[in-house]
Amino acid sequence: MYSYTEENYLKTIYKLSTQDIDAVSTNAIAEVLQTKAASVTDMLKKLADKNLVNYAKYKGVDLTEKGRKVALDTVRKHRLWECFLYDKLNFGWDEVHEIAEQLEHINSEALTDKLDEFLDFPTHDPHGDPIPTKNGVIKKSNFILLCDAKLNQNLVMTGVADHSAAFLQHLDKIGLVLGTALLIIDKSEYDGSITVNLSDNKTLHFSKDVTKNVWVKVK
Amino acid sequence: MYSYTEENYLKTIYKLSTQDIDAVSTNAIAEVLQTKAASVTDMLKKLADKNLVNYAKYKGVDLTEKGRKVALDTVRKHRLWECFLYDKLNFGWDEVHEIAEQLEHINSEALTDKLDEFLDFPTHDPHGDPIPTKNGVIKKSNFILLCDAKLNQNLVMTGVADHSAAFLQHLDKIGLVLGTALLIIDKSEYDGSITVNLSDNKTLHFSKDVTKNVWVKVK
DNA sequence: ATTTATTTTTAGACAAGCCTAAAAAATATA
DNA sequence: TATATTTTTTAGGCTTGTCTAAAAATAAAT
Repeated sequence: MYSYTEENYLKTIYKLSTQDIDAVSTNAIAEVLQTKAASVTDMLKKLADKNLVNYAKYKGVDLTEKGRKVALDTVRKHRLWECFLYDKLNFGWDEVHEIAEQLEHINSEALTDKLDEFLDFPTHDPHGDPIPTKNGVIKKSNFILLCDAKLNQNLVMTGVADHSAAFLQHLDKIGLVLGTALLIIDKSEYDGSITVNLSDNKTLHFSKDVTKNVWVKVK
Repeated sequence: MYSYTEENYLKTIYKLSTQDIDAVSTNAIAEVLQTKAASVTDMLKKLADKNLVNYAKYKGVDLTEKGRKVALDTVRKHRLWECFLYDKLNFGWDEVHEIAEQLEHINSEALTDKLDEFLDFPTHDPHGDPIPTKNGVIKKSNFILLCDAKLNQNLVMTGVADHSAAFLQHLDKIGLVLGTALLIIDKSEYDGSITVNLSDNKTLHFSKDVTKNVWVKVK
């Protein structure tokens, strides 16, 4: 139905639109897709012709309802494949993203449905991100960033804001994974670092670079 | 490494080269890939430049060792994905080919290896076709076509020569699937049809259209 | 052996998606 | 408000893979 490239543009516009409040800029898309602004402009015109985005010159873009459906379906497939790779094939959470970037473009509704069933209808991917439903509904999570959590709160690690392999491997190393229970026992005013106690009473210390990229929920 | 299109050309040349004895013709490739002879000529030149095929104008092509490796790797991935779809996701053997046509182009050696392991290192796909090894070795089967089998031979159904959904659905209907044990009790001189007994002593009758597309082995 | 038919190749063109360089619009700064 | 900077768009061009129409080579048939 839509090309590999079109799906990637739509997915990128969707993701950027959840981060920034205002319309998505040409340069932001170019940055994410590692391409040039001129190429983005070309594609935005084509997507607008197909009624997938609302685009006005110099004003940025946002998705139409039709475009949003395509984007969310791509995100759905991406995250389901990540679950498959992680749960069934035993890939690490730092390895699944890249392969899922390819698998997300496989075009078969029956396949997506059967995969969903095979995985027992997962609600979140291995990074804690919610999986959109078949109808394009995505759960809005009320998680907070670890750096914004208050002292003495009982927390559970629920996700990451940075999906890079380097960051995920660092988390593996310091022992912070999905589901880890945390209690903040100190917050440094100086460098934004945080000290926590784990459930086994071990104490860990996280830099601001870590805490601003980790989602938690209050227990 | 190689494009979707290049892989499809190489796979097609490989398959045709196992059917015809002589070099593969431009038209034959065009026929399979549903494209025009002129397009095939263009691509053959490019593949020859990359040392993937031996190509001489008006003389047809065959694969180089390098091209054969790529083709067999694509076939390997195709058949492993068919196993996954059939064994794990419960697709019918008439449904798996089309989806595997897309999945075979996913480029990740780690994925192929882990999938192979997850499926417990299958040797044949759901149609009875052998799966090439990682090193590009494919088992040569000594199966015969049902139409060539002799009277009173004890046979086992081992594969199909026609992979179309229509044919496979027909086999489902008449109850002829991989592993079915057969004893030929009559061969018609007139129309080439064959009468067999099953292990439960039920008698079935197959037309030549069926028997020339079914592989069997002598028990 | 020559004509006819088929197959294959060349030539030139097109769409998708990308690029660079330059122009135009929007934004920031003085 | 005028100027400078940044962002975005236009213009023109490239590559991949495709096409049609015509030419060339091969194969078949008289």
